[in-house]
Amino acid sequence: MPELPEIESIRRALERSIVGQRIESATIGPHDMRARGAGRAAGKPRPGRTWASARELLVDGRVASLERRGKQLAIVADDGRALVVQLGMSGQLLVTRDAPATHRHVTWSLAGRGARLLVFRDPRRFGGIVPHEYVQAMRQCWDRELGPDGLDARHAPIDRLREGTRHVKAALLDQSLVAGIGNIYADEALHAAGIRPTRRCNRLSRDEAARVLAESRRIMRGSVSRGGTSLRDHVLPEGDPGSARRLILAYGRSGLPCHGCGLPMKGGRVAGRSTTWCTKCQR
DNA sequence: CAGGTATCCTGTCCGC
DNA sequence: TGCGGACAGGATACCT
Repeated sequence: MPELPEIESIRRALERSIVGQRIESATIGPHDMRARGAGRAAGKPRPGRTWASARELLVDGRVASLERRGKQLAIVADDGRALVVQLGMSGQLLVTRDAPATHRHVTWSLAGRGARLLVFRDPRRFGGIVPHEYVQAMRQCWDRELGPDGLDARHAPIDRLREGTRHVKAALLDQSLVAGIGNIYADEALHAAGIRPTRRCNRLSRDEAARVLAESRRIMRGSVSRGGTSLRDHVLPEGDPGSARRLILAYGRSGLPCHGCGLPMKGGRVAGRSTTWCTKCQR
C-alpha cells in the first residue's frame, strides 16, 4: 500500500496528534506478526506472536517524535527508545477511540483526554515492527541498510543509479540505493523522465539518471502535499484517504491513452512487478 | 554475485 | 449469488 509520500503523510499526521502523549499500555495480537524492516538483523530473532515486550512497545514512555527514512517509520520515546513500524503492503496506523474489529496487531493506549488508541492494523501481515533500545542504534541501522531518502535532493545517488546491468526500474525499487520509491512512483518517475523501465542502468546517461531521480522527487513531493495517494486503501491516521490520486499518470493505465502522446500505454512485468509505460514517450 | 523468482498473507475484483 | 483465479502499492530467502 504505502510508499514514501503516504508514509510521510502519516508521519506528519501523527506528529500533530500523538507527540507529547504518554503511552499507558500496549497489547499485541490477536494475529501473528513478525519483525520486518531495516534494523531487523540487529535485534534478536523474532519468531511469531507475542515476542515484543511492554518496554519494546514504548510503554510508560512519552512520544517525543516520529522519524522517517524511505518507507521506514519510527515512533521515538522521550527516553530514547524507538519502535520502527514497517507498513508493508497493507499496513495502517490509526488514531481512534474505537479499536477496529479486524487485523489489529498492536494497540497502544494513550493517556490523557479522551483516552485515545493508536492502532497498527495490517490485513496482509506483510508489515511488522522492529524495536530499538536507543534511537541512535536505529539510525545506524538505517544508515547501513538504506540509501538516501527519496526526497533528499542533495544526496541523490545519480552515479550509483548508473551502475550494474539490471533494469532501471529494479534499481529505483532498491531501498539500499534510494529509500522510499515503490512500484507506483517508479512508474510515474520513469514516465515523466521519458525512460523505459527496462533500460539497463549502465546505459543511462548522467542526465537521464539525474532526471529520473529529480522527477521521482517532484512527484513524491506533490503527493506529500496532498496527503498521499489513495488508490486502494491508504488512509491517514484520522481516516482521511488523501487526494494525490490525480497525480498518477502512468501506473495502472495499461491500454489507456498516454498523457504525453495519446497512444495506448503498454503493460507488463518488469523487476517482478506490474509495470505500465509508453513505448513512444519512454525510450 | 548480481539479478530474477517464489513466497509470505488477506481482500477484492472479474469472468464464468 | 457463488466460486475459482488473478492480482495487489513490499521485502526477502533462495535459486541461477
